[in-house]
Amino acid sequence: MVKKKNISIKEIAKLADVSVATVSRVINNNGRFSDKTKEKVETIIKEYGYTANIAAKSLRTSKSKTIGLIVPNIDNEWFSQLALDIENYFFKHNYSVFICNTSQNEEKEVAYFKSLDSKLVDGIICISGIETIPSDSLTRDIPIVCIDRKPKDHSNAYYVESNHYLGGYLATEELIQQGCKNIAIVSRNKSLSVNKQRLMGYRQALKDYQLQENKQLELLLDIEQANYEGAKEAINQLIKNNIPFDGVFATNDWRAYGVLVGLLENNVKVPDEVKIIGFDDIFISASSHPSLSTIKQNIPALTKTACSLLLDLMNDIAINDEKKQFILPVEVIRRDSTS
Amino acid sequence: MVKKKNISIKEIAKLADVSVATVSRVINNNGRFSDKTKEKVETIIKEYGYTANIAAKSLRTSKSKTIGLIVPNIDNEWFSQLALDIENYFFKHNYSVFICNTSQNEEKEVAYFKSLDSKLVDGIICISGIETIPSDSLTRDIPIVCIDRKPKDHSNAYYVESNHYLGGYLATEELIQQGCKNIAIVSRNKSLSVNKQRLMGYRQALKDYQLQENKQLELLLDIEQANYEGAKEAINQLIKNNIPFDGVFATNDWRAYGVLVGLLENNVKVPDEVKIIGFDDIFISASSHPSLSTIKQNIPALTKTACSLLLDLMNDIAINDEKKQFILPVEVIRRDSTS
DNA sequence: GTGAAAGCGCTAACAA
DNA sequence: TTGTTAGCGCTTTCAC
Repeated sequence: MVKKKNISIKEIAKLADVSVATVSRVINNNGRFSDKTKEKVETIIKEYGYTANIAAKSLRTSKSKTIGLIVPNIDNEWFSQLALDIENYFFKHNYSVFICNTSQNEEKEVAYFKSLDSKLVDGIICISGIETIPSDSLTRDIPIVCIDRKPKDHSNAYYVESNHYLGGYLATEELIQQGCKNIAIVSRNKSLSVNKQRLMGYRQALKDYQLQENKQLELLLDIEQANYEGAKEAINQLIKNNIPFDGVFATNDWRAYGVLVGLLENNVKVPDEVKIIGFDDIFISASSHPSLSTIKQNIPALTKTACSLLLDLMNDIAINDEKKQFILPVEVIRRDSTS
Repeated sequence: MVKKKNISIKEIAKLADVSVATVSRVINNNGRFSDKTKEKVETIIKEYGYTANIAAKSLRTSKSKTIGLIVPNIDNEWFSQLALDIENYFFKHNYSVFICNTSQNEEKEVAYFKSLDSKLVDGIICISGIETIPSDSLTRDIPIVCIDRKPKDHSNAYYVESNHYLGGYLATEELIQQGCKNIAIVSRNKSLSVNKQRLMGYRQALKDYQLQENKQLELLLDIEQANYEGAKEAINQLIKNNIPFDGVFATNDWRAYGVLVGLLENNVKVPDEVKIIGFDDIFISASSHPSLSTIKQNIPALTKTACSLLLDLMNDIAINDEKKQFILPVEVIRRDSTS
């Protein structure tokens, strides 16, 4: 494969019979050049298919037009949808994004922060994960925006999330309004802020509607169990133990789906005998049979808020520093599993 | 947030009372320095938390320790699993990966190639998509490895894929062996090489088992329809039109799941009345109710082959140039939908 | 409106 | 074993 050697600004300058400074000004539209020069330079750039060497540019400006995206697992529809949306946003604004999978591993997260730092990323978006951001692994003062991850107080990171508390409340309320009296919750036990808040919402709804809290119905799973399989297993256990329940709030859709399949396998009718509601509104909730009611997080709003915030911060556009957190509304999606 | 300014090699040199060249040698372990010097330098590096400026390094070496990953849609479990695996592999080898979502958009793909080029990526992995790689958007001669995307003959890209033809054959054979006589195929009409091959395998199996080919049972959907919804719709149509069938080969698992739900909604019993088999073995196939038989592609083998190949190419390790393509075996996973 | 030149942080050729 | 230095491609200050 014969390649045209990558042409540099110097060569453009020679070809256009101007100085490199002028070429640079034209490219970056920094003014102080004549229309004639502009045209001459741009013609040659087009002709030779010149593209800037980003390494040189970064070195010079300490900016890279690149951001880092820290994500627990891209192989999870919820996260991959966010990632896709974020990537699209920044593509439009001429940024590239490094996607960094931490696999929930703190060491890997630290390693990534260091790597992103040395690659001169202009900003970082952190999705979910632990509260403590390893920002001391950073040597430069770049903005950080968190999604669904409430940073420790002393951190200067911004964050945006859905109203998980309200979501938990609304989910539970939906079950109550559909007639459920014994409502189980299937969630994760780790004090990840989002799950905690959803649990709080659940408890508050029970209280408000004068339903008895029952610790036996709080199925809080370990991290390795907090998935489809684990939820299915937990529901099986509940049935085996003869603990009566007529509604289940699963704090994400995969767990809700696990609950559904667990019930179907035990020949429990959904929604007639037991109603189910999930959280997130990922694809499986709409497509399962019967379909699953859920709490919809507004992904476009979530990513738009986070991305434009980061963009502003990177470009030093004044942000009201008082407002470091953004809580977005959620919405009940009623489907077959609660009808 | 007070940040320690990023320290440079020059300052390390001053602190260690050696030259920058020596520091560079120590860092890159290029020999020609004493143990004493090494220790002195490394102490200071650790003490000051020095990390190399990758932009400078890239500029100097024309290498970036970064690869590009071109993927149609990261928000698709199949692709995100591949992406995750690839990312993990390269993380271990100290490479970062730019994930580039083309959304099946050729213009975006070209834009990404240019961007990756100017970011000096050392190599590119392309997953799926059209045959023509826009390698003329590249100014440097970097290696390209394709997964599930057979590059045009004149390209010098390598490629690795599963044996899709065999997969189509085995899927159809499984249905035949389970007693199906009228086997429909639900696939995508575009001549994407993988779908085409799966279709060929299907036709060959019918022929080998002396079953009549029936064009009415070849449901080849447009790109926007070639998903869960479209497959469900297509099966509804088939039922409405009273075209008899007792087996369905869907060329991916989401379509298989669409077929399943479509049948359930029409009160058709699976697998008693109609058997189904999918392709890919993504999560939904194992977790649906009833679970779906499928053709499993070996993701670890696929990514391992592609990644180590790319790594070798990037490091100029001799590759047998005759062998530019790698075809990996697939496997039937029998579950409830064909039992 | 334009050009000369310094310098971002690093590697590597060459000299010692 | 170590140091000096040029230069990767770019932006930006300063002079004209």
